Amino acid sequence: MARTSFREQILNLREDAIVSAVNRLLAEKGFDLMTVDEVAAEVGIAKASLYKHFASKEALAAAAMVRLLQRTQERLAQLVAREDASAFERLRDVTRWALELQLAGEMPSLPSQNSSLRAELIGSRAYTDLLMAVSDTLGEWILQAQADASIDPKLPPEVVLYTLFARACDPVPGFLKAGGQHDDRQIVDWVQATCMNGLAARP
Amino acid sequence: MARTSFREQILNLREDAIVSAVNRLLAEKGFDLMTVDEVAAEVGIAKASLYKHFASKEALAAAAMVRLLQRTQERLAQLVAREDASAFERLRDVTRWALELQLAGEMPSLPSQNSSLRAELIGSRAYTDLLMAVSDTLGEWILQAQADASIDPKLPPEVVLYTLFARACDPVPGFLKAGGQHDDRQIVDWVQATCMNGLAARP
DNA sequence: GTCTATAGCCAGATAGAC
DNA sequence: GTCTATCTGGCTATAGAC
Repeated sequence: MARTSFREQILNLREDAIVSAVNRLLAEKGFDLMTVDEVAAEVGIAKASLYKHFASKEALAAAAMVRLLQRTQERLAQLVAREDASAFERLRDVTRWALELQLAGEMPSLPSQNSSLRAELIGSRAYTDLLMAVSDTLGEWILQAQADASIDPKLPPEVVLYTLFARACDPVPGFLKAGGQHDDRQIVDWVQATCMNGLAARP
Repeated sequence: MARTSFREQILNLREDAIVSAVNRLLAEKGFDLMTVDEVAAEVGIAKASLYKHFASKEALAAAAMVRLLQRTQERLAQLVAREDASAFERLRDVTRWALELQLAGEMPSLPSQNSSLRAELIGSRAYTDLLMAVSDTLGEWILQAQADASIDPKLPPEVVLYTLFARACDPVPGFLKAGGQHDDRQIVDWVQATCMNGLAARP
């Protein structure tokens, strides 16, 4: 593996700055309302330069999702390292992390209807591989939590998995934050509790 | 109040057809990806004729939301009439109705970020009045359900209200339906259960 | 009020100099 | 690779005949 030259490091830093801007704008306005001009302006470069790094607006979004999944995987690895925690506690903690990320304005959200975007994502090996890896880890935890009956064993694991993914981009935290009545900590507590209680087995 | 002439009835029917088309397209593609050309094509009239009935694309969406809220209010009235049902059961039933509507492809969903759309909705008395009326009714039921401890009394009522609204446009039913493994009835059962169990008081 | 045709605009993408 | 300037297509909205 060739060592990265100084010039390459500069480029990687720039691309990282681009992805950060995309990530923030996706969290703030969503894919459709985000414009490539805005991304270029936020990074401080010309729009044409953006297109030297990424082939399309969809590719920009895909890069942001890949980075999100990478960070998710890092988070999952941290939770695995804590061997005292149960599977249910790990699922609870990763849900909390996602909610905190969302309230901090760092959770990119994509419209599930846009077909050109779906095509770009599915065509990206980096994205699909990471998504499957994250889903596999979460899927194992779900099965373990159902085995010890901390999550309702009657729910299909995919229902649990989709529900956890959906809470990561749930509009409720944003609404509550917009109301201004509560602080982030309380909001996360409530949403996390209603989510996990809904999945837990009824006595 | 003047009686509606035959000509006016024809116009109302046409406007109803327009709103139906908008409703369906909003459910299918969302506001940003829906084009006015598509609406006109689906109704079978020219685009310019659409603009004789509604001043803008935002006004089209607002009309669809008003009709949704009207139907919601009718549904709430039906549930009030069943005096044997508890407040919790009414909330559960209206949630179920919303999920069924969504799976049938009849639940219009709007992006909460779009500012021109927000302005149009907030500027519409028909919309704001209906939204407040629906929220008031649901709010009363929530307080009753918390009084008899079928919903966790420690949750602020607004958290419960927002959560119920959010489930009406939850992506989970759509994902499960796209998987093709389960029928609509089962999907609704699971999502409804995870939602209501999450709000219920823990023993 | 309905149509055809088009204006006006905006955003994604590119050309070409440096 | 970065820039300025421009192209291109699609979409909202409207003009004007009937």
